[in-house]
Amino acid sequence: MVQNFYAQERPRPRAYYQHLHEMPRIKEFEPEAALDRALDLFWRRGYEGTSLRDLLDHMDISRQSLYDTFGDKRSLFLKVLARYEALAVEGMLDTLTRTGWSRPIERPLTALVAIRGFFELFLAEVVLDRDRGSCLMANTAIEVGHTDPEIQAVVRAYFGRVEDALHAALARAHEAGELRAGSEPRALARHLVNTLYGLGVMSRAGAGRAALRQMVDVGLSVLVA
Amino acid sequence: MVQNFYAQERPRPRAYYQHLHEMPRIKEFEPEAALDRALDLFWRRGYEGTSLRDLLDHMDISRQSLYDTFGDKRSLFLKVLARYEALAVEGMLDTLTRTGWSRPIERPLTALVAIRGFFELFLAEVVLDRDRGSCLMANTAIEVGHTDPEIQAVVRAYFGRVEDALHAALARAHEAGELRAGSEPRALARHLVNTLYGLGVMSRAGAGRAALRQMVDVGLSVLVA
DNA sequence: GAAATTCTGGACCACCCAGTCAAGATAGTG
DNA sequence: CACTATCTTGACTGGGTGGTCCAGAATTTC
Repeated sequence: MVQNFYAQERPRPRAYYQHLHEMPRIKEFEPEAALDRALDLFWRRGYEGTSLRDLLDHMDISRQSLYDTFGDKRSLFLKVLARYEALAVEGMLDTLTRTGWSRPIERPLTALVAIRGFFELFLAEVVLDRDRGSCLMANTAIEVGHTDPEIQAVVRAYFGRVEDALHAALARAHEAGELRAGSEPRALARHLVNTLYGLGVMSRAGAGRAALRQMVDVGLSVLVA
Repeated sequence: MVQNFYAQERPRPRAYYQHLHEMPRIKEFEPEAALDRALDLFWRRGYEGTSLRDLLDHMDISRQSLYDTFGDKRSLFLKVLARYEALAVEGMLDTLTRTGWSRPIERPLTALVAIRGFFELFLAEVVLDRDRGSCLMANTAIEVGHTDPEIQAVVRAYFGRVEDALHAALARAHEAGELRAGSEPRALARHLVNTLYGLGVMSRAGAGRAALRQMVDVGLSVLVA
């Protein structure tokens, strides 16, 4: 399941306002947890496909608390996107920049192995999940990317971040002479990003596990000779 | 512009019901033209993002006529998808199966050239169009693919058709020895489909022309040695 | 002319939408 | 205790949703 990818256990914060003179009742619900539940919903149903009703039911907070804590629907969505980025970075993207040694196996991790691992992770935790299937950012790009400039900028920045992480790994591979001769790391990174988020489209169109795996294999085959 | 890709001039049909005894007033509007205008709207705004109001305004027919001719919103959308497929096949996919000679230049068209031409066409007419950006079928896959099984089947069949067309071209190239040694035409076809519809995501996320072109270049580079 | 069928236009429906507001309970602080 | 801020609950708004229905005008064939 994907859940543990973004819904980690965290210590419940108490007494947010200890620096204030007078401080009454503290927040009873966990904003981050509520945000995660909103994320889950937006991820599956999209922005327009998720109604306030749905959100209140799944976040299990009152209408009041939602508006007090997160603002209106669009503000909530922007916070969800930020949270998604943070979780994706620490949960997946970090596997790309983590160079050196793989902890459980204790053997050197080449950049190419790290890249393949990244794709495997994305395949397992996002693409093959029945009611995710696709990256939230990719969904958002399709749904409102060309309509809402601010949201588009968020998505674009996220894709840029993924591209940069891939580029860094590819540059290391390039230095190590692991790439095919004449390769351009930046172009390769862009190609990998394209391949990555194409997978979401194919998955939601009903592509099978074998076909998706083939796409990854061929997509990655441009790296090596 | 993209318009001529799907909005061809057609002879106005007259007297649909000549086989009937009594036949009064015939349809005044052109169903196919109205369908094209609905297609345009769904393409840009998505299924949920397009309201009945929008449709009536853009199709320029009465509420009555819409329901009489196309049924409810979902039925209309299914007809739109069918129309899109027909137009895409005759407007783009045919360039893949059209083997032999290119008409204006009159020189032999290799399968690889045809494939590149297909990507160029898609890039120019869909991806680089400001308020299209992405294939309608890809948009639909993301928006309702995992929710509506019937629509998913339509999208899946369409992608299968594209994959088959690419596969046929690749098989020809394979026979002609144009592909890299050890290539698997079916796997390559799937990879190309993935690359193709990833472009829509990147475009709607705001990717620039140069980046998109690089993605195509690298994506196609797996074909040749 | 009569009959048949489509057209236009607007009224109407029940429901859902995002967002606001008020009332009162509750729980921390001093 | 008083004070303060958050909580929950529910009512409410104005407007939009997809969808139905009806009346009357228009148009074609018999």
